[in-house]
Amino acid sequence: MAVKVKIPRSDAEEAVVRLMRIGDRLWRASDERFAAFGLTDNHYNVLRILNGAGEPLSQSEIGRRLLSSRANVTKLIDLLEKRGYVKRLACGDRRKKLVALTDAGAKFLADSLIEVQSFAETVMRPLTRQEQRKLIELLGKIRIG
Amino acid sequence: MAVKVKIPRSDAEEAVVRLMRIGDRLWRASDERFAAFGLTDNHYNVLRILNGAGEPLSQSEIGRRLLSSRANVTKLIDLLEKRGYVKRLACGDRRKKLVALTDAGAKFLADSLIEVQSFAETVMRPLTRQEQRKLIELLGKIRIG
DNA sequence: GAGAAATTGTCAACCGATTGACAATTCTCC
DNA sequence: GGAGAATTGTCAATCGGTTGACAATTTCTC
Repeated sequence: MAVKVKIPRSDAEEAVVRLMRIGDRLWRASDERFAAFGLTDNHYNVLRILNGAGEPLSQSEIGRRLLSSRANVTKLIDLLEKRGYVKRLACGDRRKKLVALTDAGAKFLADSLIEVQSFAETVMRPLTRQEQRKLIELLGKIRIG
Repeated sequence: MAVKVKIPRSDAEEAVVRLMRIGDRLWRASDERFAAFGLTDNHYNVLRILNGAGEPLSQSEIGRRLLSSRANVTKLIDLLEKRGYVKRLACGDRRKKLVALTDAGAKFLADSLIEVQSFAETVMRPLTRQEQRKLIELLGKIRIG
């Protein structure tokens, strides 16, 4: 065994490590839940983005909001369209295809809403509401890109 | 466009969404930095785990601490061994292969230490030290599995 | 002790996502 | 207007990781 390297861990590093670990676990847990529907967390997020926007969005725009590549958005939309949750619309700019939420997509979103929220509630139960707000405030100050 | 679904976002959900987004960005940024060495963030984490343990660990044990599958650990160690950062040792239990940090691995760890810490410092700069400690405390209360 | 159950490392197959190339289309600016 | 740059969606290739099966070994249980 080599000589052990002395690594003093600063508060900043400790916080970053914890953020990465918790984020990783949340993604895994979330994906696990959506696997029951044959979907990914990101499929759900696409529906959520479309619903939040309140209007059809181009695939590129979805990719930007999702922090995902255009190529990946193509595949995400392919599946969502096959499920009938979404449809591609032609528009003025013939390069673009606007993606619109369908009634079935909105229904799926509404149906899964309770489960998604109960997951968040469970995760955050160890924190008081005040602590949750403090956490949101602190996370809001962090900028990475 | 379908009727928009009204989605009230609770504090808990807002916190979970932010944790996932920030965690995702941190992993991406971290991987980007290690790509310069032809490594993954997880390769680095293996070295870090071995250094922290202060003794050789079996691949299964590394997998447990890394939250990663045994199959993946095999591949991570394959590369680290080829780089000379790590070596596999026989031990009493002939199923196991103990993985030990080499001098080269310890040197790499020491060399990359400053860069890794400066990354964390940069990310956490918007927070005061007190806020950083508060964040660590709050994150410490969250349990997912 | 012997047979069953569990553990360990590895491999092939697969999965979600990214990169880079491509054609189609639109924008820019002279 | 028209030439070159930029944008958009798609596809093939690749990458990091997981799952499931496997043989070798060890541990448990009777």
